[in-house]
Amino acid sequence: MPRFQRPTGTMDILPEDQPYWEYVRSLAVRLARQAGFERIDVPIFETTDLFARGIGTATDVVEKEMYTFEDKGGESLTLRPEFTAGVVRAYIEHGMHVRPQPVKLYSLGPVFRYDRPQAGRYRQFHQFNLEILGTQDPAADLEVMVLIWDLYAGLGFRDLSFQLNSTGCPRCRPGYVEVLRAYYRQHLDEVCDDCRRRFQTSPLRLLDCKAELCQPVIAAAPPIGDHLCGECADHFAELRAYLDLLGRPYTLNHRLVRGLDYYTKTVFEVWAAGIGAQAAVCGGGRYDGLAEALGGPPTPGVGVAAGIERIVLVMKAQEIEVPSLPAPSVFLAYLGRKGRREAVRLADCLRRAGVGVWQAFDERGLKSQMREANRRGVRYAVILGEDELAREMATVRDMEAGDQTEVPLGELTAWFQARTIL
RNA sequence: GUGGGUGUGGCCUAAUGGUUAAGGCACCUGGUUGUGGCCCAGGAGAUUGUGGGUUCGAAUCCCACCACUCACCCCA
Repeated sequence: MPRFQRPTGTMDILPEDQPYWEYVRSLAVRLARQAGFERIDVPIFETTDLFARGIGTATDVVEKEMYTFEDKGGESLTLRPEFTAGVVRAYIEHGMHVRPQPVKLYSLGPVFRYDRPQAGRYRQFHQFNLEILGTQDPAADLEVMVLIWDLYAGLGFRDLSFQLNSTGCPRCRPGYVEVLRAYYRQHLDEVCDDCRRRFQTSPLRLLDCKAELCQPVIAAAPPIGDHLCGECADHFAELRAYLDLLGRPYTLNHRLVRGLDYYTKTVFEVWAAGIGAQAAVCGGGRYDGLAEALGGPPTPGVGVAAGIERIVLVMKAQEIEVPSLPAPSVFLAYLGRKGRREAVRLADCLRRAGVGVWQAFDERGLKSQMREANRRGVRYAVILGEDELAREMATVRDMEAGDQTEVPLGELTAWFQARTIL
């Protein structure tokens, strides 16, 4: 038999890691709900064309990172590489434009990108996603930014940096791209090979290059902020005024660009230190043209996606404590056939009454069962032996105090209900 | 897609070309009738990532592949 392994770039989230995940998910959901976001679950796979049109055919995500396959009916499907396209598709498909606007939706789940794994990067990873559809108010941009920021703050993150930029709209961006290209044309011999390629394929990303060589050229490049149209400039100014109003710190980063075509106006990322080269714990922005590009009514939108794996990495790097998950506080040990029958009956009875129970299995010595009770970390061990059962009693041992007492079988449920939560 | 590092029981590690691959953690069983943590004894658990090659002899040297890992690219 071959020995199976998980596919490259995937991971098993083992029981010992679940407290981190549960903590992140529950806080994220609580914050979303309290800001009026409602949950939406969209399919894990969609028609391939949805992503191609939504994200952009020339993007890396679509060009080389999608898990695309043909189903038995010959249809081309793709495992979602992100949430936004699917959520906007659902908005259009279910006519959500007739609901009170804006529509605020959150999602949580796995997404897939065929990429080379490294620290903080996986082929299957999980995102917490927020979208506000149906308003172009900069206050909506603010709301997703603040919510995600509060998520990190609530988790106890330190040393975050909030990067903000505006990449304009279809009216002003092309003009800026021409200015940028004109500038770079003069400096092509001073930049790296990658940048000479970017000059052709994705000029905005020239600003994002990390090569030492290119830094002086980037520093002197014309910033997009000087080339925004009136509407984009106003929007950006208003958003920044709101951030200042709330006293939310951010770094204006005119080099911040996004790899997905649908973004307009606002773009932002939050960076964390200490988790490797993949420092962005979330990315988001405005996408006013997306709904229309997907065949729906013109609908402005703004959203953010946070990578949960990276959040967990930060929590571990910063040694953030998380509460352990609830577990039974009672262990049922037994001796002999009668004891075993009584344990089976009692486990059922206690659990129905809301008392969490570990039940011993198999025929083992009491010592071994007590050892197990200790390792399970329970507060109480119940011993069902011949002696007690003959008198309709059970021995209840307090594992912390180290003392024990006898309790009538009929009173056990009430006894534990009075003392234990789970 | 490109480059670097690493692969020895579930986990951590030893064995520097020479018997049957050693130890710790964890796991299981005992240490006088039915009692956990500490201690003691014992047990189970490995075709040394896979396949080739060199050699009388390979965990160890060489090649290929695979996986993991870090970085580029890109992104969460």
